Amino acid sequence: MTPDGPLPLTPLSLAILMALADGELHGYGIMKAIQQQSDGHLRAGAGSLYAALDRMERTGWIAEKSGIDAAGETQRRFAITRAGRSVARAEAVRLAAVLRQARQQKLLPEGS
Amino acid sequence: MTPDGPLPLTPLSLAILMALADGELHGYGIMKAIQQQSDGHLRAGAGSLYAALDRMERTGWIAEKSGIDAAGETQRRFAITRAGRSVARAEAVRLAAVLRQARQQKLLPEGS
DNA sequence: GGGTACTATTACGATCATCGATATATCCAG
DNA sequence: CTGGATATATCGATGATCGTAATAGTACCC
Repeated sequence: MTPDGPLPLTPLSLAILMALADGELHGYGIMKAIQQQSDGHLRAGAGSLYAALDRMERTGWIAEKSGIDAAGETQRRFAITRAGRSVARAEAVRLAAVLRQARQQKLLPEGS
Repeated sequence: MTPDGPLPLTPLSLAILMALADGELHGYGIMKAIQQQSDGHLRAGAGSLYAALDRMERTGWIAEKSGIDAAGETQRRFAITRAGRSVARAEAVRLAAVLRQARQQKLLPEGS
């Protein structure tokens, strides 16, 4: 779409940011959170998820809190950053505008 | 994301369907409509747009009303189909759910 | 009647994002 | 000890978009 800054976010990126909005999680936890948040409609495969996490960390939307947890740590905890919260907010605002328009066009069943 | 049917739609696909929701348009008109609908924030390049149109026609979300308009017709008019309206609606419903959650997480400034 | 801007479409290579599958390791239940 | 859940990593293939360039008609100005 050639966006306004980084928008629109991919659905996966947004889902990850929203999963992290309530607190840190590890990759697998994010996977589960995404499934639950969407009532099992969406699920991200491991491939997509970890790829997205790496990308988003490089971009600075999330930060890895690699807990130096004792021994053989197979735990990578991720947290949302200020920048991450900020793009998530921007995307939410954008989506709200899209939905307003959808309502005008009667693409939404009463309510919602 | 491994979707529920064809959802989530890509932002571009949804934008196209919404541009067509009010009536037929040709490719260029869709391009313009997308720019206007987003206050100039989004714009789709010719490449992305016509590629998406071809894809969506194959999928049955839009139909080409190739007007047998007189002579050298460089006009391809597109219309949304029932199926197209239906996925657009489904996507709008999905987005509404995402937004509800975003509101709970206080990712949206008051209102909207 | 030449220039230039807008309308309209097509084609192409590059890059990005996701998919789907496979692999590895641990831990716990039955 | 087998199977399922937790947890991560890696790979090739496909899909979608980007950016750019090429083409062509129309329209208006000077």
